[in-house]
Amino acid sequence: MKKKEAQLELLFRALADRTRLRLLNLMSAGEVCVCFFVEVLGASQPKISRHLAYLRRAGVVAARREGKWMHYRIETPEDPHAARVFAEVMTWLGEEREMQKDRARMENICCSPRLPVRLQGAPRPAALST
Amino acid sequence: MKKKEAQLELLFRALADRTRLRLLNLMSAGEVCVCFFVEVLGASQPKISRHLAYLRRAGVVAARREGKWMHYRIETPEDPHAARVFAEVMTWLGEEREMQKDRARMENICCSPRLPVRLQGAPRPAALST
DNA sequence: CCAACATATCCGCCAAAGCGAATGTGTCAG
DNA sequence: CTGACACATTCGCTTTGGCGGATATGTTGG
Repeated sequence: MKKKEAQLELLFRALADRTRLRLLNLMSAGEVCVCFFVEVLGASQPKISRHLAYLRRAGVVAARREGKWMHYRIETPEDPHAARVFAEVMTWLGEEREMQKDRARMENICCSPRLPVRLQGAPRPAALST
Repeated sequence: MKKKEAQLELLFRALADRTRLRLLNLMSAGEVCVCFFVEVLGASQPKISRHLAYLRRAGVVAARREGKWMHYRIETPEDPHAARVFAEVMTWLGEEREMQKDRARMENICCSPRLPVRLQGAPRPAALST
């Protein structure tokens, strides 16, 4: 099984993009619906989807369907070394200014009494269902 | 200072290439002269130089000139989080089969009584001056 | 200064990957 | 079955980055 070495590079390539790091950051507290990524990051839906697919291929996120909605969540790599590196990265993200802002923005959007028009009926992130 | 976020991606991009990971691995025991990289990895000299330049731009290696020869060594990132991630990566490399083979090959080349023709007079890695 | 050597950089080519716009797929309401 | 909605994928286009081959730079010995 030679996948280990390829997996190593795959992981780093997955982490070598700001948008993908922001997506991972938003998932740090639990699974999130695609529509919230689009809203919070202010990016186009195809762009978000493409980056999520990239993360899925790299094996760091998993997807779950719930009716029309897709939820994405972080999936810790199986390889112990990959898992440790990944954990360090997530800790790092947790303390980055810009990342904190993103999480705050998601909270503001999800926890407001009324969701934005675009998100009516969307399933809020479970971790923020305060 | 907004460099922190850019530095994060820069680091991962630097790590997202097998040749660069192999170079870092060979430097794990101490500084190494460029000519040994060329010999051990069996790659062209310009290729090695380009990847070393890439690593230098990413701030994970430093160079020192000694006459005609250039020595490269690992430089731990200043940012504490980057440093922790980087340390995990180096540990990871230490246990990869292919990386162990590379290090063994470098030892064989450097510690043999007579250096290969190509490397006559080259300064052996200090860490291997057994 | 010049030739030899070690290394760095440049050039042209090709594959990977990012983007917006358009289109395809899956699910639900009616 | 059909339209509406959420999401995924495809299509050109542009940028980035890897490569080999050629060339430039820096250093030493003569």
